[in-house]
Amino acid sequence: MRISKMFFKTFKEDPQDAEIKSHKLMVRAGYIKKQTAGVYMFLPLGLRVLHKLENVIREEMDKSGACEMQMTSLLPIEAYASRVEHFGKDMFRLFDRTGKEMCLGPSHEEIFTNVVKDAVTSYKQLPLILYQIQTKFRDEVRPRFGLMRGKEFLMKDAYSYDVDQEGLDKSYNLMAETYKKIFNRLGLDFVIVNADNGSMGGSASQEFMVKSNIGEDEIIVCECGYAANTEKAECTFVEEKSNVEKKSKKLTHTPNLKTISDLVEPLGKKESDMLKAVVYRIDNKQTVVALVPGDREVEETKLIRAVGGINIEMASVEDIEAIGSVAGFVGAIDLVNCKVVADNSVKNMVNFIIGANKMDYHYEDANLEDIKVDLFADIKRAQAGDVCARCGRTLQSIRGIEVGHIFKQNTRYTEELQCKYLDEFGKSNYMQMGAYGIGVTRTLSALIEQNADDKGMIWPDEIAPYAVEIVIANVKNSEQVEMAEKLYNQYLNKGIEVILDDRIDSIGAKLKDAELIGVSNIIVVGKNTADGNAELIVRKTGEKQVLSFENLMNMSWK
RNA sequence: CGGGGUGUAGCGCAGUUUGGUAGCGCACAUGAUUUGGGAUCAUGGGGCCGGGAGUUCGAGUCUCUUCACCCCGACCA
Repeated sequence: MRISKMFFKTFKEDPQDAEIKSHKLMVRAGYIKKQTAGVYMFLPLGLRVLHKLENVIREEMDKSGACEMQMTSLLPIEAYASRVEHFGKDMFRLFDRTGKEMCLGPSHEEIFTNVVKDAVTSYKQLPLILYQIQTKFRDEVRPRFGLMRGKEFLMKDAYSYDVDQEGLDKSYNLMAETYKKIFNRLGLDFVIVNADNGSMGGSASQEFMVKSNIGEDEIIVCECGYAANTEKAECTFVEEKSNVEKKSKKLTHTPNLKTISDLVEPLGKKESDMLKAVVYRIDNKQTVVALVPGDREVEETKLIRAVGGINIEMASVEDIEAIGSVAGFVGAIDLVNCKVVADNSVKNMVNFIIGANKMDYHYEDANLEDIKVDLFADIKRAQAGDVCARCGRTLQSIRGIEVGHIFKQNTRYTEELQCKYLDEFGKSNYMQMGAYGIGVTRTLSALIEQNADDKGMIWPDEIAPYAVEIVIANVKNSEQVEMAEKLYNQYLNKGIEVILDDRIDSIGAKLKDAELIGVSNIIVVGKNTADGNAELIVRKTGEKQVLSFENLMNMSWK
């Protein structure tokens, strides 16, 4: 490819709407262009790199024995029968000309399962791992950071079908190993964390997190190897016998002091002396009051796991009134029509401050005996400094970009869709299913976040848009042009991925572009052409060396 | 959905306070001189100042309204 003939345009300045490195660089290098919020077009260089990334994933998936196919993006809404409500506004819904309701696929569990159901009837056809690399559509509440979180994005999703739990374990482990190979091959620094299953259902799940401080997820890690998403990270609980004498509660006037931090100064207490009460609505039918120490946060994912249900949201002012309380002064004394769930650590609290369920009043010196708790559970969010549940050391917190997620879903979908097989005794059973996703476009961003310098992108060799770029220092110098063309054609003939910068421009501008777009090697055909030499610059190291043309002609770039 | 911010040439920005014929840099076009790290000079093209409504003799600038985009939050009651 000659740059002079290519759709090629770079920018010196960062785009005004980009915040993070990968987003800025991809726009500056002419890889992508925004269509609208959360939706990006791929320009020639970006598409090239995307295809290469896809191929790495494809190769490893194929090696694992998984089988590639492709479902449709446009689907009838009934395909998601049981999850339409769950996806809610995240799903793009539309109507065809006859008024039939359709949607754009946000995930394909049901779709694959239906295909398998029709084709697979015997245990002899199992196990099976199927996958596709395909655009997903999710109407994200807040698309962000370029390709990091978009409304339209590329995903590799795979689904395994097994005869039993043991088979599922095997498939799951095979996919975990495959994912490790993929991310290692890409040279990414990542951790595997235990995660919440979220809405997907099932018994186990792990996330592949690329370490990055711009990551949207917080991960709790320990030296012992324990790593978990904060949504799931366990908090240890040790019951302590306090020798502080328990006082009896007293009503205190606290006008306009609605938050924990409001109360600290007037009452002369610490946040940890207060009992935080947060009111939630579960699936819009049950009201739950969550209690945690005042200096801690409620982890909603753990809460919903403790009480059951799917959808959790903050209660409205009216909901709070309905349980006999008032926003800002919620306590756990004398509540009606609700379930009170307290974090285990609340058991250790003595003489605490709690809302009085009455405008402008709190109780001081309240104790466990004063409140009615329906359930104690681990519902507070783990944080750095906590004690590791496994080894007792201090937990750390890091941030990560979720590039992969694997789930054991068991029969969550196969039962619903009646996806069964006949075993060797002629008995009908539900298949055991697993689901495995890699955010392809997000991985592209993650790669840049971890591999770039102030000049531009630096790719692993197999992802770089071109293995080698030949820069003609001065296109008016016929000797340089001649040598460069000769080298270029030689590489083309050898099947090397080469790009020729034959533009009428200064050497400086050309080198800046080459470095920005992240080609692996740059050959400058310039001054020393007369001596039969050219300069090679290795992008990754910045290392420069002068080589003879003869030498260069024989190179086989990978 | 709540809070904050920004919309002026392809890109990045000034101009808005105090209303008076729309500017700068980059990019682009032409010519000349350049050519080993984003060249120089000259000339030139390109704007419904996000859209609509209003105030005014006059609006990029003031008022109202709407749309788009970005950030924070979605939660500690």
